[in-house]
Amino acid sequence: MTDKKTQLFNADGDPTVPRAVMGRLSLYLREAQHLLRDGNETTNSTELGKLLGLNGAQVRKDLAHFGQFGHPGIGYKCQELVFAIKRIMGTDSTWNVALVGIGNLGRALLRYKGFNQQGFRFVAAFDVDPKLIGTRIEGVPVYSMDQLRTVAWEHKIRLAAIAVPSQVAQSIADVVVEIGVEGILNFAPVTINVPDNVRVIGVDLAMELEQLAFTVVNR
Amino acid sequence: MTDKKTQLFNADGDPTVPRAVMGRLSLYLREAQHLLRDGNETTNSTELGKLLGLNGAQVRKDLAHFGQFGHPGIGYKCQELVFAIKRIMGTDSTWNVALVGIGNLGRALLRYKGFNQQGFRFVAAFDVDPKLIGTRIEGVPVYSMDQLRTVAWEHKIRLAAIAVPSQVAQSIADVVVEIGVEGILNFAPVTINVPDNVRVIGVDLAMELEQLAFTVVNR
DNA sequence: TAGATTGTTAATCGATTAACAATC
DNA sequence: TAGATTGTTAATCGATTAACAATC
Repeated sequence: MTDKKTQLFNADGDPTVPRAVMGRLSLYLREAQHLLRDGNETTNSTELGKLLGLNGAQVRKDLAHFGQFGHPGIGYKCQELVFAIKRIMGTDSTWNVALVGIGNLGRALLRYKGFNQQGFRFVAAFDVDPKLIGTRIEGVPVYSMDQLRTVAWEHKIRLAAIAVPSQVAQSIADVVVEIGVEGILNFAPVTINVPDNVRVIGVDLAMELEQLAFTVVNR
Repeated sequence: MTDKKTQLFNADGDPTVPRAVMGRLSLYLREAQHLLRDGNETTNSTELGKLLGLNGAQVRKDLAHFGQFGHPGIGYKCQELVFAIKRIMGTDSTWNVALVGIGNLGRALLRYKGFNQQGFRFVAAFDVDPKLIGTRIEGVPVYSMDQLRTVAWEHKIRLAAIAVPSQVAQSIADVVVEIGVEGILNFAPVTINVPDNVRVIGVDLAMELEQLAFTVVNR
């Protein structure tokens, strides 16, 4: 194969998925699941594009990154699309997730049903409050921070959500990284630093409202 | 001024802020606030870039979109940066926000302190549950959906967060739009359709975990 | 002045879109 | 077959980066 200019490769020599495409893949999955639930057997790039406010060509190009998905003349079969995207994203099997920090937000996360439906399960929660340790919240056992390593190992935990106060977010992240967690969903409104081999996604709710205000004043 | 190729304009003929820049502006604000709190008077593009994993040139170019911010030879004064970005984003004064849907997530949002610190205030909550209507949660009065129009008008509410079940998210959004809300923060894991003059930002927590899993398997 | 850092230009890079042959 | 839609190429568009004169 000729080394196309637009094709990037990672350290292993595998083609990398462009950042922009990664973000949209979740959207395609969500729409395909909805279409399927509504009884649609097939969809197509134009329809998916309309639903998500994207260009049809972009939808096709995005999906074509991962091989031959579609059926020329027909479109995409919703069921196939769902399976394929889940496989690509690694959510075709369940991920066990740890929660660190059981405040308002932490509790809401434990109660939220949406995670299970997409293949994530909170199997352990951690906090410093002695009154919580040893109890269960929404069926999820609460442990002390000391128990992180053992519990994470037992449950093969690779992902952690941290919903702790900003001041301690970095030190909690350090601990979580140290015990071998590979990905962190950070709800504290601070940038946390981790080694290159660990991924972080930050969810800053105030920042989302800020962005919304900005788009409104910029209209 | 010559019509530069990279300069875009909106319907009013004002220069538009590139999407990518908008997203980063919130990050610059957050870092500048932290630096200020830590006692730093000034910072510079290289430092901000390092903190956020960005190129210094990008930081300078982003900020330069909004006029002369910096001091050649010195850098950026944190206090000035904070004020200026808040003014640009429209968060130099407080926004009153409505919450629709008081489930787990809704309650967590009402209790979350981070919003107030960035200039947002939940002044009214709405739900269909008769047991909640007329009560207060975290000091925020709970109204029935019928009262949306009146209350929104009284409090000059322009933004709403909707944390309702997916099945009703679109119809709730329709109501919220109908009474004149200009921006919606949608926590339901569905795409909602609104007229062009209304902005929507979606926060799908399961999708964030999905993205995290994806980056981990793609490492 | 010498050193530091901005704002801005030009070059590079990556992402989106239009167009269309290939396919069903 | 005629119609529909994919996957892919080439063209366009926008975003990032390097380099440096201007500024303090």
